[in-house]
Amino acid sequence: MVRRTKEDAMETRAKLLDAAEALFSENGVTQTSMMQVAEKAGVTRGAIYHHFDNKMDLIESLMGRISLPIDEMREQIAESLEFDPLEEIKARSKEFLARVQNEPQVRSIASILLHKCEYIDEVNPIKLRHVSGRNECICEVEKLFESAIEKGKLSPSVNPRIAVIGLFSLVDGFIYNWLLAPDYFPLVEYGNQAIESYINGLTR
Amino acid sequence: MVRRTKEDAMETRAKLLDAAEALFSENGVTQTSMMQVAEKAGVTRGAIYHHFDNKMDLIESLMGRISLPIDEMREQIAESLEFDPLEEIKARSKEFLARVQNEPQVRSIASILLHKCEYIDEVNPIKLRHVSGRNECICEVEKLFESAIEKGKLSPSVNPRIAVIGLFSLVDGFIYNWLLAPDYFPLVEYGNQAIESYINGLTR
DNA sequence: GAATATACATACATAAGTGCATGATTATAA
DNA sequence: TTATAATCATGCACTTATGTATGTATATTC
Repeated sequence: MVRRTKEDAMETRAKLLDAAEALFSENGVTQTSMMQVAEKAGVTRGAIYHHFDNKMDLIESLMGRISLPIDEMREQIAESLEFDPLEEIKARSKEFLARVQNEPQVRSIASILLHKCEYIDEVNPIKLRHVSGRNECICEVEKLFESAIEKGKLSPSVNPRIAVIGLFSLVDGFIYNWLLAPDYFPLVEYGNQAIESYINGLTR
Repeated sequence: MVRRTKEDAMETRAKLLDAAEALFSENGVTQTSMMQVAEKAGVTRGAIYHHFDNKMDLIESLMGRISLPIDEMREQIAESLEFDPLEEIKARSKEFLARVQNEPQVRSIASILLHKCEYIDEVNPIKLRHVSGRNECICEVEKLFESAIEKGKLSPSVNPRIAVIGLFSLVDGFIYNWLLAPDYFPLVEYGNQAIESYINGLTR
């Protein structure tokens, strides 16, 4: 029960992260104690404080596990610039919705971010990560919109910045409301359709 | 300092609600103790437990103070059915954004709902109120969309339900993202434009 | 004007959570 | 093989929050 193999250690670390992810997304961050996380992972609190500094560090590690969609996008966006940027934007947005709906881990983290943690002061690492990630992502997609305008796919009268923020808000809002009551409407079906409407509305 | 007038009592009650509203929206619900609320209101914890059962009751009273936009809408929607429903929908959505931006109390409560409280289990009164309010509101606006279709303002091919949920998600998403970093973009200006785009996209 | 209820302060009892210090045991390196 | 370091358990000290019980002085009622 002590000084296990290095692989064993990584396994307990993973188990701790799994336990935290499940408990945080179900009961909320502040409503979940380190004790509960340890119990769910089948260890004691000592193990947690060995692997993580504190609860905040645990959360940060949690978020770090999933590949940020931003990082994935970065490369593909470059290619898409000479392809059809507008279709690329739609495809990316829809893919994001699909990931939230289909990948449990992504859904859990989205749930934690949107509903199960309190965004306090500016120095909250969770909030910082969220905001900075969002802003980066916005800048990337803004380029796509600009490219669409250059290619004549979009009227020059549309403000790319407003277009992106609207799109992001639409997607965020869909995920937010869907997570609030997942049985109320189908995320991907409704979301995809709304994205189409929104993009269509930009072009005229 | 004891057994003050009935009006005095209502005043301390109001002060407690003000203090709670400010602290909750700034520091989060769980991060705020009853002690802090009492101190900010200039009384002791005893006063709180005299006026409210517990923290949850305090929050519920807080939410009850603002007039639900749904209730306001209810009447006006009836009239609007024979007017221009689509314009009515836009106007209502924009008014909501404006209220969040301009009325501090509405903004505070929106901030608490969207960012400063954890939505735990199904019996959480806050979540229940939020969800049921949203669903009612969705049904009302759905009627407006149906009316718009009947009047030929909207193609019969659009699904009213999807249209509403999309609109609500867009508005919620805007408020969500704006509250996350209010300096990043102007809520009303960008929001209004995005609403126009979205509704435009529905019509074709 | 006596009786009572109200509005709050004060104090306490309890619980729970955090972080750390220390202990135990074994993998790993020398 | 010995020394070291890693992995985790255990126990403690400290803090903080909650709810309630009780006290007290005044408003209100009759």
